[in-house]
Amino acid sequence: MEIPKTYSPQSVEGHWYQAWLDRGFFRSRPNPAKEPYTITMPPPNVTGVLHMGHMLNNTIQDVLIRRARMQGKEALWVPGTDHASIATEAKVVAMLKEQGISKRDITREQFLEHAFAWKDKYGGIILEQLKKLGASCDWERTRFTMEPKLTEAVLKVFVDLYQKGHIYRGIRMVNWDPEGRTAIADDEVIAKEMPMKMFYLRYAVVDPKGDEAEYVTVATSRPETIMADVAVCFNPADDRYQWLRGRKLRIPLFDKEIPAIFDDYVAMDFGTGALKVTPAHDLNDYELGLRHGLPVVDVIHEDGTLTEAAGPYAGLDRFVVRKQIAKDLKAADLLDKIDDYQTSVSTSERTGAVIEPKLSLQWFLKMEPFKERALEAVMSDEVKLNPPKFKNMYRTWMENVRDWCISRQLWWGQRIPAYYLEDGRFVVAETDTQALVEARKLTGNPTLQMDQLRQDDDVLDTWFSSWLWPISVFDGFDDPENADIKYYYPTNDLVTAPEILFFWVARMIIAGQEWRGSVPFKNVYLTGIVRDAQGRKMSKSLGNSPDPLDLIAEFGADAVRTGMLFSSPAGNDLLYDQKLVEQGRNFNNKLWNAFRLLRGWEVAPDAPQSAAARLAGEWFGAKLNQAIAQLDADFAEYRLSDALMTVYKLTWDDFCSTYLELIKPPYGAPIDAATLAEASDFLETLLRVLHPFTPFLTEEIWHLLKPRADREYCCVAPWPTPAPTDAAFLTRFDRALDVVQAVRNQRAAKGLSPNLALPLVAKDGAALAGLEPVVQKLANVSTLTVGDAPAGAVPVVAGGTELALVLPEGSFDAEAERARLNKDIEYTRGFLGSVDKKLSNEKFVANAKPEILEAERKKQADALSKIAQLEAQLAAL
RNA sequence: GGGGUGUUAGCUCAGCUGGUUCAGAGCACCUGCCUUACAAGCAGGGGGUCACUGGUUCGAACCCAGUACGCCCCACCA
Repeated sequence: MEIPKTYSPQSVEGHWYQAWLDRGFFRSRPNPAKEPYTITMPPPNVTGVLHMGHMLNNTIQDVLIRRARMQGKEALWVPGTDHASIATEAKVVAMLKEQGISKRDITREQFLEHAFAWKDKYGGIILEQLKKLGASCDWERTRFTMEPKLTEAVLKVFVDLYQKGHIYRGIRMVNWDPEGRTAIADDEVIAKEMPMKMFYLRYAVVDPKGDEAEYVTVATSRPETIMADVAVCFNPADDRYQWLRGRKLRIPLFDKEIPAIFDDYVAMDFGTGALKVTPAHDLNDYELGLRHGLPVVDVIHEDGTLTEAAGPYAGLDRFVVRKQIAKDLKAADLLDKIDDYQTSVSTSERTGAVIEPKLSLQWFLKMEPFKERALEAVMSDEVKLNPPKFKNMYRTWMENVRDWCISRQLWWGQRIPAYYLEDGRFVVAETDTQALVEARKLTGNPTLQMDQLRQDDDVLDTWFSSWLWPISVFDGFDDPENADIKYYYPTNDLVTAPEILFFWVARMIIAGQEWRGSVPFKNVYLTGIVRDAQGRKMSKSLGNSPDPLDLIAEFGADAVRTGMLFSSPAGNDLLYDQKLVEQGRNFNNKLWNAFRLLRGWEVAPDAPQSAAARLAGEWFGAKLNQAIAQLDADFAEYRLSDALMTVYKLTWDDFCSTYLELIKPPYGAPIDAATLAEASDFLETLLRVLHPFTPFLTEEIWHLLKPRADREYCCVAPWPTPAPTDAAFLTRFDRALDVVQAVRNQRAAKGLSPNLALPLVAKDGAALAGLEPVVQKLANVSTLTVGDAPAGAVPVVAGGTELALVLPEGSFDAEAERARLNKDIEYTRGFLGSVDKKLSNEKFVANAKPEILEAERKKQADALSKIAQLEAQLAAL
C-alpha cells in the first residue's frame, strides 16, 4: 500500500478520537491500586465559543493529563461549563430584544424559560469543540454550575456560612452596573484611563457680606449630580475658605442651600480646594457624609437615568444630563471653565458600562475569617503558583481583601435562599419547606403559610458557585464521604489565566479549606494571554483572532497544539503567529516521513548489522534516555515549551538527521532485521513521548507500525523511564559529528557534491577510534586512514582532531588554504593572549577555585598545541 | 500614587549557586542542492557592547545602586 508523502490529519483525527472514547480511555473511576491525578477544567461559559485562549489553556491541560495517564496514574480530567450569570443573562436579554421582548415585560419564570431554551440550544457547543482539539476529558462526568446538584451545593454553602455568621445583609456603597442593572464585586471593576472634562461651577454664597466673594468655584467631573449635593467641603487648614465656616452655599441652577463643611479629606492643591459632597454617588463622599451627619440624596436610577429629584433632567441618562447641564450652566453664567483631563474611570468587567457607585441593600460574605489561612496556603507553597511571581500579587490581594458582595440583581443564577416575612424579618434555608419551618419557629406562628413568605429576588454571584467547583464536581457537599471526592480530592493541577487568580483561584482555596479542610489543588499553572504577532490582544473588533476550528481543519489539531506550545512559558503572553502552527505541521510531517522511510525498507533476514548502524543504535539509545530524563525535568517545572522543544530536537535532529541517515542502507539495498527492529523500537518510544503533544498523529503511526500486542493504543502506552547514559561515549560521538560537519563544510565551501566520496586522513587515530564508520557514512568518506596529510589535501581541524581531506585533482587552492590557516592562527593567538593575561594575574591565581584554575591552564595548553598544529599545516602547504 | 516584574540575535525566548555547556535554542535570513522518507525538505553559513551608567569582585548577562523604556497588579483625589 502506498503511503502518502504528506500526513493528512483530517482523515484520521475523528476516527482516533472516537476510538479513544469507545475504549473508555478517558473514563476514570477511583482505583486504589493507582495514584490519582486530577484536573478540573476551568468551566467555560456555557454559551461560549472556543477562542484562542481556550485553545492554549486546554492544550496545556491535555498534555498534562495525557502524560499522567501514560505514567500509569489514574488520570481524570473533569469537564464542565459555567452558567456565567451576568454574561449569559446579557446575551438572553439581547436575544429577547431582537424578538421585540423586553425583560421588564415578562415574569421571572418566563425569562428563565427563555434562558434555559437558549442554554439548551447553545450550551455545550464549546465542549464539542474541545473534542476536536483532542481533549481527553471524562465526558461522562461533565458538570454544569447551575445543574440541580450543584445548585443544592451552593444553597447549602450559603446557609452554612449564614449560620456561621459570615454572611450578612446590609446597605453599602456598591459598584452598580447600569447596563447589567446589577451590583458587581470590587474585582469585577476595571479602571480605564479615559479623557474627561473637569467642570468649574459657581456655588453662590448665601447672604454675602460686604466685600465677600459672591460665589465659590467648585471643580467636578460630574456636574450631572449637583442636585444630589448635600454640602461643599474644604480643608480645615485652607486659609482661602475660613470665612465660609458656618455659612451656606447654593447649588447652581437648583438654588438649594447646602452647608459649607470642613474635613481633612479634601486636598488643598487639587481643583479649587472645594469639593462638592454627593454621598449617594461617590464612596468618599458617602463616608464624608457619615462623618458629618449629612443626608443622602439619590438621583440616579438603576438604569443610569436620573430620578424625579433631578427636576427637569429626570428620566434622562446621566451622560446626556452631563452635557445638557454643562450647557445650561454656561447659559446661566454659572460655569467658570471646562478643562480637559485624564483620569481613570471604573467600568464593568462584564458589560463594559461605566460603574455608578450606588447605595443599595446587598448580601456580603465576610473575608476576614478566611484570609489568613488562604494566604498561608500559597505563601507556604502548599498551593504552588507557577510562575511564582504571582505569589506577591496573591499576597497583596489577600491582605487587602474586602467583603465579597455576593448578590446580583439578575434572574439567571442561583436565587438567594433568604425568605422575608411581611414585617421585614427573614429566614435563610435551603428549601421552601425548610424556610417555612424556620419562619414558623421565628414568628411562633404554627399556621404561617408559604404565601406569606417572599424569597429574595436576587441571585448569587457566579463565582459563588464556581468557587466550589473542585468539590462540587465530585458531589462533595451532597455526600462528603463519597468515594470520588475521597479519591480525587485534592486535585493536582489547575491551569488558568492570571486574570481570575482572585475571582476564582483564591476563593477556591478558601472553599477547599472551609469545607474539606484542605486546599483544592497542589499546583496552579497560570497561562498568559494569547495576543497576535504584534502583541495586540485578540479581539473581535480587530478581527485578529483566528477561528480555532478553521485552524484545526486546515492544519490539524496536533499542529495547532504544538503551535500554541512552541512559545508559551508559564505566565508569559503568547504572541500567536500562524507560522507557529505551520511549524507544527511541518514537524508532524517530518515524523510522518520518518515512519515512511522505515516502512519502505526491504528486510534482509540474514544480513549482518553494519558497524555504522550498530554505533548509531548505541548512540541514539543514549540520546533517547538523555532526552527522557530532560523531559521529566521539564515537566517537573512545568516548562512545557522546553519539553516540546526537547522532543522536537530529539525527533528531528537526532532521530531523523543523524540516526536514520546512519542506518540507511545504500539505495535499493535491504536493511538487516536487527537494525530495523531496533529502529522501530526507537520510533515507538518516540511516539510515546510525543503523544501528549501530538496525540492524533502518534496514534495513527502507532497503529501503522503495529507495535507489541500488549500495547494496542499509544494513548495508554506506558511513559518511558530513562536509563543511565554513557556520557563519555556521547561526548566522543559528538566529536565525530564535529568532524562530519567540518568535512561537509569543506565540501560546501569548495562546491563539491555530497555524492562524491572523498578520502580522509587522520593524523592521529585515537580521537576517532571506533567511530570511523560514523564519519565515513555521514561525511561520505571513501577511505579513512591514519597518517600524515598527503600533498594537496585540505587540513581540517575539528573536535580536537587533526585531519586532511583529499580533494579531487585540480580543486585545491594553496593560497586560499594559507589565508584560512593564518586567520585561524591569529584568532587562536588572541585567545591565548587573554588566557595568559588571566593566568599572570596574581590575584586570580590566588583566589580562583582550583578547578577553574585548572581549566584555564588546560585552555592555555590547548591553544598552544593548536597553534603548533596550524603552523605545521601551514609549513606543509 | 503604591507594589511587582522585565529589557540577551531580525522575532519569540533559554541561560539554575558569578568562572568551559558563556554568549545559546527555535523561527526568520543568506548560499548551494527538485540526492530515490520528507522542498512542509537536505547540507552549509552569517547575525548580539546581554537597555544605559556607575559600583562590588581576580573575574559580571548573572550581585548592588541609579537612569531610560516596557508590561502586570493594586489604588477613593473631586
